[in-house]
Amino acid sequence: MSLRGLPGVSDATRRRVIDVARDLGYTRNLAASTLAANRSGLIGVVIGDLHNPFFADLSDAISAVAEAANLRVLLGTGHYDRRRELQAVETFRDLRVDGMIVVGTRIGAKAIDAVNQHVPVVAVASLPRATKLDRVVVDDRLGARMATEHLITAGHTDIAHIHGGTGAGGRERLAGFRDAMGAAGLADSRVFGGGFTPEIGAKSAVELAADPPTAILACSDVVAWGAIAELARQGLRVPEDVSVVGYDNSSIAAPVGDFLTTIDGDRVTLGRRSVELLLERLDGRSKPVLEVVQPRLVIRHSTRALEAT
Amino acid sequence: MSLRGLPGVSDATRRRVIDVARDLGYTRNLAASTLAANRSGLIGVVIGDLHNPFFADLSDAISAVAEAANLRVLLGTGHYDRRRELQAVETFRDLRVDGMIVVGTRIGAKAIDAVNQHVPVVAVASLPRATKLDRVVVDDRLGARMATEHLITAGHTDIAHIHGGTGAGGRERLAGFRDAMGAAGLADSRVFGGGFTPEIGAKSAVELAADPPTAILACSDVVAWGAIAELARQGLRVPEDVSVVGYDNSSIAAPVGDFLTTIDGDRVTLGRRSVELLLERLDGRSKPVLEVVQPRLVIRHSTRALEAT
DNA sequence: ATGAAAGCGCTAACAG
DNA sequence: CTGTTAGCGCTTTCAT
Repeated sequence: MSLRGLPGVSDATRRRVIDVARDLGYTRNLAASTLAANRSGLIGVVIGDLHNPFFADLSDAISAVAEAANLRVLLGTGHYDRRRELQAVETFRDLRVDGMIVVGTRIGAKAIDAVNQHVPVVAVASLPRATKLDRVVVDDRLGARMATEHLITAGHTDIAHIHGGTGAGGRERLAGFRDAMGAAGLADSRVFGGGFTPEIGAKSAVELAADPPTAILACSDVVAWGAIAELARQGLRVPEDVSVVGYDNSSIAAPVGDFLTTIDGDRVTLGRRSVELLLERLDGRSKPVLEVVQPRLVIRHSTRALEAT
Repeated sequence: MSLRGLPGVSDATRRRVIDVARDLGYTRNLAASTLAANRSGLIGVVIGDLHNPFFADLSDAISAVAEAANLRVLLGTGHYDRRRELQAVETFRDLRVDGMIVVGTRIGAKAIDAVNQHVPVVAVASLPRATKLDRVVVDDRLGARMATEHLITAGHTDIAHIHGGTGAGGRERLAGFRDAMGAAGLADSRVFGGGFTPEIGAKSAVELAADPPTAILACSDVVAWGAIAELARQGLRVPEDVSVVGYDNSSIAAPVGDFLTTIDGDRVTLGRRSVELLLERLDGRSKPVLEVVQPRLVIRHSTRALEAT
């Protein structure tokens, strides 16, 4: 009827109906309409780590596209705990959301595949080896290689990497670092860290300090921050004393306006494509798709050519 | 029946029923049960700013307590936009969540009060002047005063404040800064910024640099980060050249393990009390409650006594 | 205790 | 095109 915007009612009438409805305290019951129509108009976005600004940006992008497609977005998270992450997914499934996007999740392939049989789920920025899901990922190995090559081109030969361990993309970024170093005939053995927190960055900077490299590739902007802050405490300035490249192009990790050289994973494309893939599935496609988006090197001011030092 | 854990069925039988149900691909339909039982077992948490790590921590705390009370948590956000924030709230209302917690929201009092008539909502860390909602806030004015007094006690007299503008708590923190400066007979006119992003911190540090104060009170840790990074670029070291106090005790904003002196707003208490208040409302209390939690000064290493400089 | 039946608030299909 | 009706999958109540 007029509450759903169907034709056959004049605008003025609709307006009045809506006003009266509001005065009466009426609100549509989504549980009832979901049950009756067998669709909710909702999608669930499960964020692996709420503290990672890259994921927050991604969820922004997803929401924007989803809303344009008339889907409301619900968020869920596991707070670092993969069991609770799966719980969030299952809650969405029970709620009968129309689809789900899991970003940077650590849920196992079998568990997520099972959910995918009930409701379409697409994975973003993770689940490299999952079988049946649509996935959209950025080529982190290439990104890390580009970042490292940028440093090598600038004349650096003593380059350290602070890696991300088992976190999403950590392994690929390490591989990309090794690709570039190996191709240039340089030693790729100065690898520190093992995680995606600023503390890891700071700790690595402490370890590095005994024999500072001329350049550092961090596995994420946040990690780069931690390292830069610690380097500053030790009187090492960036980029004068050491060049630093981050990864992710996080909004929050670009504190100094335009400072940190980094790799952009194109969150907007990532978010847009994930929603589009979901819509395609909703439209009937069943064959899973893997989509790779290209990273981009963003050169700013945390790196400089070695000769200039 | 056995799927809901009611008595009258042996454990072995229940186990078998559950297994068969899973094999058959059965999952309970939350939309249907919400409609029938008139409760969903869900609470909605609306986060004002996904990028603020303080809010992320808070949502962690809320989830932990809610889960202990057998409530599943759904997250929503408005991505900086108060209209979309209200939309998130309304989606939760339409979904018939059992209750909502809005954290750091900028939704207007009248709009949120209207929702509160349908489903209990409690506000955390914001809505200072809302009327009908349960609220739990930290005494930011006191916190900022404590931070400033810490600096004054350390011998600082030239203290700047980077303030948060209209963001949650910004005004109160500025007032607390002025309280302390005024009580000590010091000038409180060096106020910069007007927001809660690292960019604001960095920008303020640029402005400050012409005539650096000996100490800075930032309105949040993230802002302090931005400022510290920019100060470092200018060759000003913290705390040797300038002391910096943050605010929030954010996990992510403590990059150098144990570095930043800050004010702790006790997210765990905040989160726990907000859920408890919600449960009380669900239990029948109708009179709105205002709960104030005390801030705590956490002295670390970003501040030092002026004489030692 | 167990089973049958009514009905939650909607949508969709169909009859008028 | 408008109005009526069946029924979505559950919970709850009421008989048995």
